[in-house]
Amino acid sequence: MGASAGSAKTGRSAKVGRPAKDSREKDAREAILDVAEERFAKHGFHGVTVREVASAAHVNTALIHYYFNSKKELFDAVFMRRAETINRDRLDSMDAYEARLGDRVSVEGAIEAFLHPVLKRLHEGGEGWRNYFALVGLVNSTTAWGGEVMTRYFDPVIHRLIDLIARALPGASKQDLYWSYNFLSGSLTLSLAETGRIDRLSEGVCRSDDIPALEPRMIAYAAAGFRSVCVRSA
Amino acid sequence: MGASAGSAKTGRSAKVGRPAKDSREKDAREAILDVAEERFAKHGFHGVTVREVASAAHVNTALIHYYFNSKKELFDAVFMRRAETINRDRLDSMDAYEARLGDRVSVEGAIEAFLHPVLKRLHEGGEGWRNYFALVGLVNSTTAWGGEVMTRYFDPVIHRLIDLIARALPGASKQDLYWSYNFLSGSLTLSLAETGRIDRLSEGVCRSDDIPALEPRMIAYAAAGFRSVCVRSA
DNA sequence: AGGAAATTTAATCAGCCGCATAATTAATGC
DNA sequence: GCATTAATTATGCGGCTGATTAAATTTCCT
Repeated sequence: MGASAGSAKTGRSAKVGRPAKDSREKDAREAILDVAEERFAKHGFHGVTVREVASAAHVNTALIHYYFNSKKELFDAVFMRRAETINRDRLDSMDAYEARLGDRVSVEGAIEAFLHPVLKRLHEGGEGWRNYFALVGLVNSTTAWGGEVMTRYFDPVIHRLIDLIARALPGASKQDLYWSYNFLSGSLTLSLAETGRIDRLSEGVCRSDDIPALEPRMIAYAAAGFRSVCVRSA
Repeated sequence: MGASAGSAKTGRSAKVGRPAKDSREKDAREAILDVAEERFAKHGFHGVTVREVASAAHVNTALIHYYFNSKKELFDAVFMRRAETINRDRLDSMDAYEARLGDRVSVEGAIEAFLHPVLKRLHEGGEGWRNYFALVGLVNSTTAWGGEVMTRYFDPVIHRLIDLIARALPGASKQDLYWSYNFLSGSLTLSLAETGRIDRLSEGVCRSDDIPALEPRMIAYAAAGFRSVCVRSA
């Protein structure tokens, strides 16, 4: 018994086995990650099946387990793939800003240095980055394990921002700074998710994918917010 | 054949059948909604099984379908149960504020009237309300169908807020107002989710369930943000 | 009292889930 | 050139999922 399929001794069978090197357009692994990224972002971890991912990526389900061992590890791989890139972007951006301004850093400048790398990728990075950020937004507001994952990956970048702002707002209390960051984080998260909510709410006056409209407003809004919260206690 | 279980002709069996109207502590239906609310908020729609809900509510799975027809309709019932209460709370709050201030409304006052009913329930409403708001936060940043659901239920309240703020900031453009609201919405959503993120990030300096610390800061932050975004164009 | 309606359970179904194993084919190293 | 390794598919297993059905028990209405 077993799986001895009475298959192709007759020359050309279905495309089983390792593919010819030049016959492949991309990497199957990358295709899996791309599809998984899109689906996880749209429906969450539990809303996606590995069969669905496999089918959309035109591979067999077993290949997913071959590369990633389990569904959970596939998810982690998706989350990690772009995390380092964007983290380095942001740290570099803030380093450059500080090097340029010395201790004449401003709240606006710090927030812009923090936000711009993300918004730039969101605007110009193509569908992959858009899906990735939607996923980050989803994870960030997921009670169960969302908080931990975000902490592990993004805390260093955030502390860098808070240090910068603290220098621009001497005397600000830690509590005020962290609460303010939390509000900024929520605004950013919702914008990254691009749920189309603002489109409907505004009946077309605003479009959630209009990054050039979003960016200056978010910077102005957050900077004013930080100042208002952090200054009255100083 | 069928299910002819050789059961209790011996007098007192398990508590099967229609319960005495006054003998019930609560309603089985309510128990189901409470459990479902908690689970959906924590794990999302797809992360919960009806068996799990039934078991935690100490009822049979079929009872859930008896009351709610399907898992999806159970979810909708959970979402609807408190929506009307909180909507009326907020509309009343804003009406009262406007009646009191006439056209001397302020941005801070409008935002406080909008936020306070929610934060009060979050603070004093018990576990049920806490779970409910976490669910709202989750739905709000869920790309797939989150936006639509939110639109249907919460748009009237939001338009009421925007009208109030527009009166406090004459000359503000619709676009600026809607973008600003979006930022406020993100801040609120993340705070409602109470993921514990800020607790870890601040290493205990802030606690996500510390509503008395959150409320004045969120009002100050949002009001300053609105003003900053909406004024420079006027 | 006695039938109608409401509430609850046990049992079951068809289908999908994540995952594992073995087979198959191409590339690579000695 | 032959053995090893890498990449891929076919097949299938055990378990769980949402939903259904028929029956059992209880209360309500007249």
